[in-house]
Amino acid sequence: MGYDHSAIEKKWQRYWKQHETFKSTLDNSKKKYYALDMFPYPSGQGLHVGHPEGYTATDVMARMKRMQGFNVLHPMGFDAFGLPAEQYALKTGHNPKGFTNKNIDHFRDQIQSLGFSYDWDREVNTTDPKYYKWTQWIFEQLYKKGLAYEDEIMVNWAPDFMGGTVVANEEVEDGKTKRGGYPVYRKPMKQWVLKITAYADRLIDDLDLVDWPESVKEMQRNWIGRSEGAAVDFEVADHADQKIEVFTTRCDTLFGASYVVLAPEHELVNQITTADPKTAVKEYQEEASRRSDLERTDLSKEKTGVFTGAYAINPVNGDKLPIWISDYVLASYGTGAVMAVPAHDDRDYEFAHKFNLPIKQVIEGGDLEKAAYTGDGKHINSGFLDGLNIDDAKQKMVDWLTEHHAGQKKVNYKLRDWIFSRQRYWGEPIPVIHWDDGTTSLVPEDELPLELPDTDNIEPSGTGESPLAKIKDWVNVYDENGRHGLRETNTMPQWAGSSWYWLRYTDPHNDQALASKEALDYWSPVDLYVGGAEHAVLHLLYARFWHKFLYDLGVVPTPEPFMKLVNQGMILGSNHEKMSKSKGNVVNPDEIVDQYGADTLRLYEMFMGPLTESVPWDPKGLHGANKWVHRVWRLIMDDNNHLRDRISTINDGKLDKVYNQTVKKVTEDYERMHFNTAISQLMVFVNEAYKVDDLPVEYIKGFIKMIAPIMPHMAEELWSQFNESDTITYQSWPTYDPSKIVEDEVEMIVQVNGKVRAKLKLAKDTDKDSAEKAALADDNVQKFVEGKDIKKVIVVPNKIVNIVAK
RNA sequence: GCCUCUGUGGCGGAAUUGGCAGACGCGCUGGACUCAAAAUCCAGUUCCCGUUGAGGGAGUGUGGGUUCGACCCCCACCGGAGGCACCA
Repeated sequence: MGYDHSAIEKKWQRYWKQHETFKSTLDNSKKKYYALDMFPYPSGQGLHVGHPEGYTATDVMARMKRMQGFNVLHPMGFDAFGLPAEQYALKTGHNPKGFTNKNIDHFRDQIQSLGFSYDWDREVNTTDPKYYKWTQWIFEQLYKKGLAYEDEIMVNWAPDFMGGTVVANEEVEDGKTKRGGYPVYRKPMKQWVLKITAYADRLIDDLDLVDWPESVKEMQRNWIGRSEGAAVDFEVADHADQKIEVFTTRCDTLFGASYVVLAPEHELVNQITTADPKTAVKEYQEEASRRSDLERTDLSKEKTGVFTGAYAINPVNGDKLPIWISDYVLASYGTGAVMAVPAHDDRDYEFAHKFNLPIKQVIEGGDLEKAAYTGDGKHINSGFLDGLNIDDAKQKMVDWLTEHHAGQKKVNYKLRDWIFSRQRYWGEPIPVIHWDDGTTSLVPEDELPLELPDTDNIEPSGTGESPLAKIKDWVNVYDENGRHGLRETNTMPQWAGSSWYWLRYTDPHNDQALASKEALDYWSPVDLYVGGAEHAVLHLLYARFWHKFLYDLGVVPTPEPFMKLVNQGMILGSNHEKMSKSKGNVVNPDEIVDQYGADTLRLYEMFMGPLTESVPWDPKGLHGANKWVHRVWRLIMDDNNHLRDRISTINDGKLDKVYNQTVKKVTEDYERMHFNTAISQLMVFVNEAYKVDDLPVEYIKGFIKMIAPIMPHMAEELWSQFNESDTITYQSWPTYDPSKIVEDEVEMIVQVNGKVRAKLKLAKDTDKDSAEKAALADDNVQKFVEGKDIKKVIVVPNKIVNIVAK
């Protein structure tokens, strides 16, 4: 008889459910710990072996923290609005709701088969009207504060995607949609937009408050793209009423400006273009508007442009600079106009070369025959800036501009406002009504949620409107005075529901508020958030934005939602490639649970490598993990599945050291989330335990507690062998006796010229002189110092003696 | 092109503060058990020289540097992963 994983795992999963073992309740007398996973999108494919990696990591933390006396919040839910369901529904002609719920049930079953300690009473589902009521409520608060507005803006229009839809900047990659890879064009359209730019500075600055991977912080900083520079005003010759404002980070090079470039869409272009180039300008503008983002941002492409015939006046020296238009200047960044300094900017240099525009050097250095010089140096040909370096010259130029009312210091961001409307069915309706009299109002709060109407016809409208536009009795509304209006038919993007879900977990059934103040105050912030690196910008930026907004409203008590963020690595296929159906290297967790059990899968995923690294799947390694699971069982249980006789209160001291070391290392390693090394220490303990005759019951119980976070089912079963009636979940975490770890004798290495020549057993804390003497007395050491001068001896007590001899 | 991370045995990986490189696992080799196999238990396993042993030499992507001492710190280069990409 051995260990029967399927019977025992089912037994304890049933026990946990019946006893509500993982139910968490607010208790102000206890310290809380909030361990959160990025909730999944419940796809029809079901769970993938990548999911349990992060889930196991948070589960280990949650289980250890419970045993350490924390009140733990560890929830799970589903992010179930979104495109795949809509596409599948279109294909099959059904409403997405039904199979979304079926997928959720399947996902929940799979997740539960892995034995995670979630409090399932707190499950959330973004498509549940009781949930999205509060998503809509947050939107209404944003609207009231002027942070949600409608605007005719240049959007990313993907005509071939889902019958034509708009996607956010963040969903575009290389001029194509991230999903599906459909071409994206710039097109002006009326859209709902959230003013995330109002939070740009705080979104950058508050990154200093959180313990996140530096790479994610860096990505967010780059995405927000704060750049500090100056706005400079150029007057337009022969247009006394017009001026061009440019943004530059290099105002120190103003004396080197040799032309000005406007984006083709710049509003001044039509007004200042002279008669002669009018046709050419018009043609260029049209061409540019037809080009997709992909074509426009292709770096290898040669620069193009047209001279407008007009001139700008350089405010610092009165030079007349030709005004060009070119699509290398982006309308959407800064003011859509730049001053070109070809001598010290690569792009301007390339453009100037192509169109034979003057290149005026104003900083010493480089070789302008070959390339622009962008390094630091002494300014020349720059009037009052001559002799200064870049930093000082910038400062002086800003002062000069300010004094002469020709410009001032300015900060710009790459971040744009968040395009919040989607022309799709399967999303939260935006709770807005457009009245025939031209006014717009919110759906009153007491009428929320504004439910998504059921329909079988979710075909795209083809006009760029959402399928909801076709549901007439939903769209048409009348107020109490008989005034007619139309509902907003666009829906929210998938990011909406995931931008606040961690708050709902704290109080998921509240119908008076998104969560009670008491619950939010107690559980906030999330202590540990684990998920994939693919959400480094999108989800995490939007989530932080909404959280900060709710913080400003006084709803949440902390400026940041997630104190510690960890990105788990990817689990690759056995061939070291990303798992994918087409490569045939996908591993299905169900089969592994069947064959080996959940404990084995959890153990293997935690042991295969550092959590944050991508590691290939190895069936042999999985098998090895299973071997160890059984080895642990056999250490403690005999062939008849009874506790072994050698487990007793007798302690001959042989395991004292390794046990106490194990408690120390495992506790520290779990805390740092270095699960692979914690497990290796547990293996060391088992190896030692196999070698001794007596297994002290205290050590065995401590050991079972330490494996419980990783292998909870087996740990419960072993724990129950000690006539303990209770679950192991809330047993106290083992402690160690530091005096059992220190040794009275230490091994010191003796090196001669940096090479190990001997190892000495010496009493702990042997003084330097004695250690040196003992080292020099060693035969092998003598061989290497013989006939040489001993120049120097370095002694690091308890560690090393290094003899330098020539 | 720029930013971030990364490079250690046949493989996954360890080395907490600059102090024994290769813990632990996989694989492999040998032994015990067995009629035999599987499973299990024990031992060995970086490479090279040394029959064994004692011992010696080389070695953490490459080349240099700092140091008594470098996987670890510094400089340059090469390879891999991810992100950004005309943002003035």
